Amino acid sequence: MARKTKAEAARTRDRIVSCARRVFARRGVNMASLDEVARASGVTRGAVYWHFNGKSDLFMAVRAQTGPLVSFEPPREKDPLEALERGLIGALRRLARDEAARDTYEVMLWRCEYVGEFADVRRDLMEAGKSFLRQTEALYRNAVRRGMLAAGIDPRTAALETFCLYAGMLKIWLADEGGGLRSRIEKLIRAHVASRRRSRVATRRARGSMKP
Amino acid sequence: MARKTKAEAARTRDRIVSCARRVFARRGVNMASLDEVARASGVTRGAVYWHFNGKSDLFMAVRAQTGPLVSFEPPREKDPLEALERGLIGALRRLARDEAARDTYEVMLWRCEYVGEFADVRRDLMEAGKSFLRQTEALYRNAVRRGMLAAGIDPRTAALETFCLYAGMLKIWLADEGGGLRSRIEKLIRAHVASRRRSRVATRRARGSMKP
DNA sequence: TGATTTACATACAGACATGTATGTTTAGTT
DNA sequence: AACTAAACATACATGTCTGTATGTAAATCA
Repeated sequence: MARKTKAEAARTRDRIVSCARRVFARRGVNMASLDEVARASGVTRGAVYWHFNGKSDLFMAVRAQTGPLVSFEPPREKDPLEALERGLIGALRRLARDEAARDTYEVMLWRCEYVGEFADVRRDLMEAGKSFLRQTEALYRNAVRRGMLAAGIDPRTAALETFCLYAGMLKIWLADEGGGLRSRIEKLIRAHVASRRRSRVATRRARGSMKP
Repeated sequence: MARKTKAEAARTRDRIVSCARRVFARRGVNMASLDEVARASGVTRGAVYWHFNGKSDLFMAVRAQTGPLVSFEPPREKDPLEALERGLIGALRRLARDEAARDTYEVMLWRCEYVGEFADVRRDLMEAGKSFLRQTEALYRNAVRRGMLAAGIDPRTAALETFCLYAGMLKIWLADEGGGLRSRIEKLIRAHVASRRRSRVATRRARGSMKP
């Protein structure tokens, strides 16, 4: 077929990735054939194999096109707990608003059996998780330094709890299409973070004992 | 082939289910062929098709053979928060001990794209989740009645949080083979439940104000 | 004690999916 | 302007999986 301009070829590649995401989300990564992806993109398998080495390569491209969901503000935040809350809620809002992100996470959390070539992808996912974990822990430690974390909370354990909560939350949010849970999850996040915050009275008491 | 006795046939069926679980867990539900399952069970596909209608039917059997992970003690528990903690920790301990249960949940949480015939299975899973949610909420409400829940906690939201936490916890526990997180998750559960419990001093203060 | 199922094994046909090889224009390059 | 290689489409060979049809020997039954 006629050779396309570089820019057009790049657009073709992008289109394939976008369509692959939709196809993967609706039919499952393994069930989806590259022919389906190609048809959805308005090309043939030839184009797909030209741009990608195979299904797993295409899958990586899908992941790469959608950046990470959460992004916490710089660690030197004045109110790290609010930063945490904003990060988590931001992720949820993005899921609700951005269909592409929704499809990507649908694929990763519900439509992929991490097997064979995809086994490493799971390890990648867990690495991303560890990164989330480190950032969260940093936020909690920051909160400790500022005397904002409630008494008796170990930041390391708290971070792990937030991590698990986040992971489960995403899965449930995605699966609960029309089940009435989605609307409650944002409230849940606020409650979660609030429970970690040292209460006003406790703060006042602590200040009082620090500067008598 | 020679006809088997009824008891033997039942054992064959059981063996197929058990082997299917292992094969599904290692190769993924979609990637695994019924021939692999049959070979692993020491039979041919004929036997598999005799006992089951197909892969999805077999998958249901796998789920059914492994009962639910958590089982909370009767709702009239003296200390409902401890019941919650014991239930959650019990689930984790079972995962660690019982390889079959581990494989089953590995399959359901990581090795299955809930698509086509399996789309209903996801709905089933979410139904089971709602049941978990109801039970947890009942426990928290019980705790409220007994004055054991910390102040300012909404039992409904708290239950949803525990549910999400549990869901994420299982996924992460399973994926973190050798990553060092598993050993910390039990502590996490204790911290989670403890943070919901009204502190001793608060309890004493509340008692004091109740019976002056 | 036949007759009838049962509990499988074997055989077969059809449907796809994958990977690669090859063809065909045209955008870049020199 | 000629040449090269990009950006695909088309064609093909191969393997694998599924579902079903058929065979068969023993367990169960009347």
